[in-house]
Amino acid sequence: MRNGDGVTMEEPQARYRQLAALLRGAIEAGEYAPGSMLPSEPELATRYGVSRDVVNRAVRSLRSQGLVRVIRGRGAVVREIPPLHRNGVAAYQQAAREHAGAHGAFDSEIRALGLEPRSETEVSAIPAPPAVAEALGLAGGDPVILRMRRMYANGVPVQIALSYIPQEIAGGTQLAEADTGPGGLISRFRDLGYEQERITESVRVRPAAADEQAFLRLEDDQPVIEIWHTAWTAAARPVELAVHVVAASQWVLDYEWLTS
Amino acid sequence: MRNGDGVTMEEPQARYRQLAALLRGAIEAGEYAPGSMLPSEPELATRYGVSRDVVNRAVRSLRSQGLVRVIRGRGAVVREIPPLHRNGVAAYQQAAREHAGAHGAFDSEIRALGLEPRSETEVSAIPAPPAVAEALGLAGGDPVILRMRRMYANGVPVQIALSYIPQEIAGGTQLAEADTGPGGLISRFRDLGYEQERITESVRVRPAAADEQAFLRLEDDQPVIEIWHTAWTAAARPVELAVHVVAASQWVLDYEWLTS
DNA sequence: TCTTATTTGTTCGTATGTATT
DNA sequence: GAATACATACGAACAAATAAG
Repeated sequence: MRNGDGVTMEEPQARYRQLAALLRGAIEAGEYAPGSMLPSEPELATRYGVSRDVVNRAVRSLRSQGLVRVIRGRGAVVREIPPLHRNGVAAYQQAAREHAGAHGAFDSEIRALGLEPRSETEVSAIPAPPAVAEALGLAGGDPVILRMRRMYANGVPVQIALSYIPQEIAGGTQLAEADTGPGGLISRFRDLGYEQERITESVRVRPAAADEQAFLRLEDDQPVIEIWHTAWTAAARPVELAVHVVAASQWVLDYEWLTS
Repeated sequence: MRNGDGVTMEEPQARYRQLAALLRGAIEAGEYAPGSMLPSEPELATRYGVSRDVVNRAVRSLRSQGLVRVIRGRGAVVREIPPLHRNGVAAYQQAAREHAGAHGAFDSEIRALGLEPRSETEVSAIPAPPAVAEALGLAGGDPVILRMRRMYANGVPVQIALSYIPQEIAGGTQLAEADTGPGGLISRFRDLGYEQERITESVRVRPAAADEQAFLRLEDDQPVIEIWHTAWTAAARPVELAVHVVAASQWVLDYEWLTS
């Protein structure tokens, strides 16, 4: 560091780090309320006696952590972050599915948080990508039904889910329709004799792809959580692979099980 | 951008982004093998006709994604990333626990990946922090036994776990000893009449704290996964809270359950 | 142990591009 | 169109860690 002062503290850390910590603390302490804006970069620069570059870096850190959202010609808005919950077990239980008015797990979860769910579904038939084929025990290129869902809470995009079902199972059935009817997909599987008995999920955190970043309105370097959800029949046959993608900073995944 | 050229592609993106994508691709394609080093920043700068600042930013992005690890006066090393798996269910099953030689879930999981596990445990008694008290159904400040474990795979730090047990249960028992004996903690709970019957876990991704960043050797802005693991008795009493923290980029969490 | 070259970390100043108001 | 605000880029400098001698 060339200069002797900077921000306030002594300096075991780089200035932009100190500033980031300072702003983070202020946000968490409520000094900058959710929805409000941070002072502009030039403003912060003069206020703390640092260059705009330092401020920009500090803000960049807050962005990647999901604390603020930046709009080009406007400024940095403090995020309103009511953490979204996803229940990895009850989400697929009878009660949640057929609850009055609920059209599936996502709906009931979002409603439980006092938010208004909405989702768009597109169905198509494609050759199975390698990873999908492997998960479903198919040969690469075998036909699968792809159900793409984009989900929103209070109009804000919060989740993408790609569901793959072997064409052999879904073809010509309601599984290949946009509207899956009462009880959702799981009930349809049961009707067709493919009752889902066992579920496996793999959770990982990775960088967001460009399209995910755009849809989920993610800041640069904000990671996503990717969940590979596979449903198996009693005969140990995988009948559905659903890949869920959500912003890592705003979701909490809940699991529960008995130790048998 | 002031300059007309830069990197190679046209330019729908900022240069440091293009460069980051380019390097990321090269790494994933194996052009820079795990354990090898990237060219130096000045080298990359001249090679791609950009300033060092651009290179530095690009590398910074790779770091936060866990692709490379940077050592100050040396350079950027490509990470060896054998993804570590954590099985949220079997991890607490009889078989895994009492498997020959295994001293707990972590041991058997790491061994299953062909790595050598090691861990250090420190036990202490403290007043329960608010969040812990709430999770365990205690009053704030009630005494709890804290078991802090630092875990390594092939000597590399990979996980921190803080386990909290009500003093009332653990006090004076082997639960408050560093060595919990055959079968680990769970077996001891059973011996004491607090058999763990139900498990709940909450998973979230958050920025790493300073100490976590140091211990887990995380790069700046690399997030961690925090798992709150609560064990309940048949009487629905919470008897243990374990908080696990791992690098988000190198772990995969596996779950499995029956749809009952 | 001290010195020097190398490499990354960080900051400043300046300039230009782009989006919003 | 003008003003404001963020995004990037370049160049220059110095600090700090590492490696080689």
